[in-house]
Amino acid sequence: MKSDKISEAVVRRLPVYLRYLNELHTREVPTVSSQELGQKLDLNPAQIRKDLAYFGDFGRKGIGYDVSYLIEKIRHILKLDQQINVALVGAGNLGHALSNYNMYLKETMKIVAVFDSNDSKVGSLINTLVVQPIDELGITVKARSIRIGIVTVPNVEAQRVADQLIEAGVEAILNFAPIILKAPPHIRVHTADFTTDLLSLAYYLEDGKEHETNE
Amino acid sequence: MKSDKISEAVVRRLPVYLRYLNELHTREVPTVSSQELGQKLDLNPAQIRKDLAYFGDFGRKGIGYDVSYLIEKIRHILKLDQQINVALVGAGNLGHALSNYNMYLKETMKIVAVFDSNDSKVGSLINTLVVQPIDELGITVKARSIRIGIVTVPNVEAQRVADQLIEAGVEAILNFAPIILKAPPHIRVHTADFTTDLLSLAYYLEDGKEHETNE
DNA sequence: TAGATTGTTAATCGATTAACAATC
DNA sequence: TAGATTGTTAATCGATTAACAATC
Repeated sequence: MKSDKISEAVVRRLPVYLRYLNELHTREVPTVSSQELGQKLDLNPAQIRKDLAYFGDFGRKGIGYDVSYLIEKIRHILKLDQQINVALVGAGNLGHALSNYNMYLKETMKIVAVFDSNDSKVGSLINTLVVQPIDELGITVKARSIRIGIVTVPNVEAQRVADQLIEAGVEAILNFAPIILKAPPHIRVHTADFTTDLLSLAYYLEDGKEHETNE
Repeated sequence: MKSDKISEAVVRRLPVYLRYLNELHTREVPTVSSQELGQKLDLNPAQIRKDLAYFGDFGRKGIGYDVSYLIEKIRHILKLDQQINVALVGAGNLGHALSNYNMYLKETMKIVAVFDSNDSKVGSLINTLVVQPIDELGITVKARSIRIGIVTVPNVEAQRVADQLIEAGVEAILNFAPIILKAPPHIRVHTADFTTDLLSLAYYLEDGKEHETNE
């Protein structure tokens, strides 16, 4: 099987595969089966095989998947075989934390500019990058071919910043503000909303056993 | 409709509803329809009605939902009508960023202790909290009835920290390390993995139009 | 009353899993 | 060859959406 439109669920699993494959590669494991992957990643082996088969025949019957080859393939599918420049807007603690993940992403996806609307932050250093004022966003995005914007500003500024990023020409946005951003359909927006993760966790806490569901 | 086992997808939407309802409440809007909610939150109105109906009859036909009443109900469902104490393990930039979200959560879910394995961080202040050494984790979790642990330590430490949290008695973990944590089934683990969000975003970038899916 | 909107059932859609022939 | 494991089809499962009677 190839082509068809690939579902979002499938695409979101690819980085998970890639991550573990990189680990196997470091450990110099040459080959891995869908069963092994599934066990390690808490996924059904059939699902893994199906996911990968959307993009090509990457495995060998009776053997499994060649780790290096599959890494190469997934990196290609995710377009991580080219450098992708990223802008970070919001130089607070969260922005700081994210900029440290550059290493992890092995330089193919790279934060190349940081912006903040707060004058007191402008000019300071985040890793090796000088924080720029937000009105330089448009020029910089174009000059540096920035394709993805990460939004780590307070809620009230998030939509405005997103609009500016889109106006400047980014193709995708990773939004950390816990609000629903409005964007035109050709712009891909992912929301990394840990308040949702945290609050929904509370639902699963044990309590005086029965809690009323209605009255 | 009530009871049945509620799916994870439903539970994860509740905080999203709650967030917008709080906004409406601040704006003193008395009432809201599923249609209006759906439009604002990019969800199907029928889905919203169905989600809420799992827990009780919260709406009024012809009118919609009373904002204050629905807030109260959702807070109850999510157990946010009681204080839930949280421990943060990892006092880096990400931990710092998260501790600032206390305000947002309106104090019902509260980080009451911060731990770090790095001696140079122990004793320093994060907001109003003194960073404690990790070997005080067990005692503190019990003493302060901490029920949720947030893990913001490097990958290599994450599983060990999670084990310590579980051993200490937390019921749920929010994991920020991009690895799959192993935990017993009665422990709820949510992974807030923004590397997955970010890398999967790359898939949706435009490029020289057709990119090969196989060769 | 007429208009609006819920709660709920039925229909649809999509994603996951099982099963197995093909084949390394 | 025998054992392992893929790629893929068919079966299952679950979640979303449409439709509408009930009713405010």
